[in-house]
Amino acid sequence: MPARPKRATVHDVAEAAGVSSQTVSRVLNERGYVSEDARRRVVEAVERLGYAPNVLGRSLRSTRSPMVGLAVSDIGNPFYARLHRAIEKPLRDAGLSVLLLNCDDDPELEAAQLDLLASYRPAGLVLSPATGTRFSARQVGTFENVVLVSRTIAGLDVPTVVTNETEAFGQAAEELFAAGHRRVAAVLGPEGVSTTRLREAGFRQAVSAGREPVVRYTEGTSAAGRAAMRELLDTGGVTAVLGFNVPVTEGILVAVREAGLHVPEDVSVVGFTDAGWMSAVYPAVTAVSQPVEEMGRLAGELIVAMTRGGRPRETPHLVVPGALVRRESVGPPREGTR
Amino acid sequence: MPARPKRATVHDVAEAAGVSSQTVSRVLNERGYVSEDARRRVVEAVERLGYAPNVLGRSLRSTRSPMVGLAVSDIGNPFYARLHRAIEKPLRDAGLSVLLLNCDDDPELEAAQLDLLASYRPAGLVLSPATGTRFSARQVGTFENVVLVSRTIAGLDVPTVVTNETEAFGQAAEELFAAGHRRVAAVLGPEGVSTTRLREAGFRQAVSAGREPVVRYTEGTSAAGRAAMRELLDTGGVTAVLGFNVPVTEGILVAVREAGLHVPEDVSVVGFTDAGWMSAVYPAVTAVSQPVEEMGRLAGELIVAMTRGGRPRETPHLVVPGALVRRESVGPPREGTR
DNA sequence: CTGAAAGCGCTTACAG
DNA sequence: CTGAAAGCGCTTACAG
Repeated sequence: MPARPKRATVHDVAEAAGVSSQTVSRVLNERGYVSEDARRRVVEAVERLGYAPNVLGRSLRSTRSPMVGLAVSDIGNPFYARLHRAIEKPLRDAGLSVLLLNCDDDPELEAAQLDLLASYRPAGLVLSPATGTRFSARQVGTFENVVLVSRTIAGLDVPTVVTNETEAFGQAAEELFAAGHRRVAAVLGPEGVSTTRLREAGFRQAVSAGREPVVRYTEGTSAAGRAAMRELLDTGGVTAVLGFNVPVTEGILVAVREAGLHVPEDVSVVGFTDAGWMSAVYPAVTAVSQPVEEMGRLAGELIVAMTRGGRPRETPHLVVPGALVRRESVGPPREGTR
Repeated sequence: MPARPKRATVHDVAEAAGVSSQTVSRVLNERGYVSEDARRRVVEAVERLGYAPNVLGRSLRSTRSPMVGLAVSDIGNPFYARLHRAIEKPLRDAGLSVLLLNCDDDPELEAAQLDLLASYRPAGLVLSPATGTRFSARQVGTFENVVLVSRTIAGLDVPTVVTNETEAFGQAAEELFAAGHRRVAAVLGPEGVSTTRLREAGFRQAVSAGREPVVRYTEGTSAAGRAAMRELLDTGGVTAVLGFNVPVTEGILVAVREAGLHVPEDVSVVGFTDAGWMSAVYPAVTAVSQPVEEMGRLAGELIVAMTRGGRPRETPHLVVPGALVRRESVGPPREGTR
C-alpha cells in the first residue's frame, strides 16, 4: 500500500504564499491585521494545497479545545437521540463538536467515559447523570463548563435544563384517577435519580381519599418496564399505569399484550415523553410530551455562552413545560374492578 | 471565579518521581524497559498529582489519534442509535473513541461534518453515506481507514458491512404477495441510495404474473412515509405495503390511522428493520429484523484491525442475514379488492 | 534501563 | 502590518 501523502501544514502554506506561518494563522483565524495582498496569497495557497487545519495542534497551543461532551444513559432511548440532535446544532454553529458518551446508566462506565472525555480537555460537558453517579463538585472543575440536562444532582451549583417533572407527571396521574381508576401504578425509573423522585412526588400529589397509589422502581428500560408490568398484572390489581419514559412505556405495552389484555379496555396507560410510534398505533398512546428540542437548544446555548466567558451572576435553572397529549389509551376501568 | 488550577503534566510527574518525562511516558504507555523502582515512583506520583494524560499532546506527537468518526444520516432512526452502541463497544475496548456525526442524509452537511472530522486526523471512519454523497476515492485516503455500513458507494474499494438487502426485502415482499395481495407498494428511501436500489431489486424479483408492484421513493423519514402512504391510499389502489425503514414504517401506520383504516383488515404492512414498539402494539408489526448489533460489532472490529495495520489481501465485504419476524400486520386482502 | 534533544502543528507574546 | 522565537504536552529517535 502506498505511503499516505503527508498533509500540508501551516508552514507549507506559508512557504507557498511567501509569508510566515503566523500570517497564515492570522488569515485562518481572522484575527489581527493582514494586508489584502498577503491574505489573498494565503487563501490561494490554502486552496491549492488543500490545506485543512489540524485541531490537535491548534487546541494544544491555544489550550482551548472545540470539543464538548454529551454524556447520556442510553442513546437508544429516543429522548437522548433527540437531545443529541438538538444540542449538536447550536454547538456546531458556534464551531464546537459534540463527543457523545453512552453510559448505560452505569456510574462505573460514566466515570470511565468522563475520564476519556477529560483527556481531550474539552470546552464543556452536557451531562444527564447516571443513577448513583459519582460526578461531584470536584469534577465540575475538571470540565470547567458543565450543564445538567433532564436529570440533576443535589448540591451541585451548575446550570440545569429540566422539564416541570412534578407538575407534568402529576397531571398524567390525575388523568388516570379522574377517569375513575382507584388503584393506579407508576412504573418509575431507578430510585435516587432526580427524575424518578420528582415524578413520584407529582404522582403522590395526585392522590386523595379513595385513591391508591402503587409505585414500582425499575432500571428504566423496556425489559424492566415489561417485568414490572407483568408483576403488576399478576398481583397488583391495578387498572391503570403510568410509564416513566419511552422504553418503560413500550415494555408496559408488551406485557399487556403478552397477558392477552387490551388497552384501554383492560388497562389504561399514560406514557411520559412522547414518541412517533405512539400516534401510529391502535390505540394511540396518551403521553406527556416533553419539549426535547427546546431543552437541547437551551443546553447548547448555555454551553456556548459559558465557553465565551459569559458566566451569569445567578446560576440558571431552566424549566420547560411538559404537555399532556390525550389520545386513546385512557378509558374508564372495567365494571367491577372499580 | 477562581482561576482553574493548572493540570499536571508529564513534567510535573517526572519531577515528583525524580525521573525524566520520557520515563513517565514509558510507564504510561507500557513500552520499553523501566526499572521496577522507577515505575513504582511514577505510578505513585501520577496518583498523588491526579495526573491524566492529554490526548491532544499525545496524538500530535505520535501522529496517531484515537478518534474514529461514525457518520450516519439520522441518530433518531433507531437503526443508527443501535449501530452507534454496537460500534462504540469494541472501539472503546481497543482504546478508541467514537465521534458521532449526524448528517441528516444531506451531502452538504455530510461534507461539512467529514471536514470537521478530518481536522481531528482520526484513526478511521465508519460511514453510512448520505444520499448523493460526495465521498469519493480521494477522501478515502484522507481518512486512511474507512468502513461503509449498511449503505455502500459504487466503485469504492473499501470494506463493507451490509444486510442481505435484496434477499431479505424480497422475502418480505413475497410474504405480502403470498397472502393474496395483487397490488403491493414498496415505500422506499431516496433513489440512488444503495439500500433503496437493492431492496427494490428484491421487491421486483418477487413479482410474477398477476402481481403488480408499485414503487415510491421518499426521504426515508416518518413524515415522508406518511405522505407517500396517504397518496397511495388516495389513489394507489394498493392493499399491502412494505416500509423501507423504521421511520417510514411508522409514517405508513400514521397515514393508515389517519385514514380511519385498520391493519391488517384494510391494509397489510411489513416493515424493514425491527423496533421494540413493533411488538408492543396491536397489531404487532411483521418486520424484517436486521442484526444491527452484529453489524456494528463487525464494523468496529474491522476498524480496529485496520488501525493495527492488519490490512487483509482481499477487501472484506461482510453480509449479515435479515430475518422475517411474522407478527400480525399481514392478512389476506379484503374481499373485492383482490 | 534512562535521559537530553528534538519536533508533532499550531498560536501566543513579543519585537519590530 | 509582519516575522523570529518560544512553547502547548507529549513521544520519537537517538545516544549512552
